[in-house]
Amino acid sequence: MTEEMLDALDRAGVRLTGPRRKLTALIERREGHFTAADLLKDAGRRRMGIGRATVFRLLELLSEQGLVERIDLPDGTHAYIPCEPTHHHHLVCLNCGATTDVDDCGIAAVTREAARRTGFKIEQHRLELFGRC
Amino acid sequence: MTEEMLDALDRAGVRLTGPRRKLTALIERREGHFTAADLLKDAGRRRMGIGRATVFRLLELLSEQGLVERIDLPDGTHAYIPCEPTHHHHLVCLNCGATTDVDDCGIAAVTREAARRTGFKIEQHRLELFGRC
DNA sequence: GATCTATTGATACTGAGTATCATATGTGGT
DNA sequence: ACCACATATGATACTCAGTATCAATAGATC
Repeated sequence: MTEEMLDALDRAGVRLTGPRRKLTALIERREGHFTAADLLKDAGRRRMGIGRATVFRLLELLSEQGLVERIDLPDGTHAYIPCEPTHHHHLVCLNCGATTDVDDCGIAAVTREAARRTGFKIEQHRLELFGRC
Repeated sequence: MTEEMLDALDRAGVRLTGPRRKLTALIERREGHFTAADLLKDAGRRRMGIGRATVFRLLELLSEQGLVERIDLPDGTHAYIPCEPTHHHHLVCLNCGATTDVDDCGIAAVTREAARRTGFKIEQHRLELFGRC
């Protein structure tokens, strides 16, 4: 029960409400990536009486704070990964769903090279790695 | 009117039907990325009488053939980019939607490094670059 | 041209995500 | 400890992307 997320929300100046406490606890108990539907099911199973909208609102909030990152799985579905709010990338296991953070690893050089070749000014990038752990 | 896509579909051994001819022509006339809804609207505006399902089916088919690639924009919506069926990455302009292909640029080294650090066997990766042209 | 299978469009459905709004609940000031 | 009030909530209803079904249609091959 680390409550890192809750602390971060507190620092962000939002209210620490009941639903937010319960949901962040559920997220921290999870392993690997999860979808909004997974979380909603978790909450439903425990009769938490948490509304659909609240789940989406919290995920958006966590995402803004960089506590969770939204990724696009190879099958096109959206999932979330709890993570540190520093820039990094994710390695997702296609078998078990486990995720690992990977920091820069030399991508800065890649984007610089791409910018040079194309003349674009690159502002964001997204790198997702998929494999087997 | 190059019909590259149509030729490729022919080579893939599927039927060259009316709807497929019309839709591939519409796609080739497009610039930058587009969504399924965009294409559907294009077809609707021209009274082509093409069904919703047909559009999604064609996009899936083109995607399997690597003639089109599905990307996830920063706002979470899915879009498609017509492209060559070789492995590469996309640079998307956040202003005008223009896209450019970028080949390897050294990502192989990045994935190799990530694999070494984590012990994962990396099978796929997705890199999307966003900026201004 | 006949035949046979792949493809189509209409329809209806599912599931993700969002808008609305009256009600409930944290929080900061007293 | 209480109050006041903005913030957050859940119910409901909605929109929009994508999919399943299936009878009708139309390519390809002979």
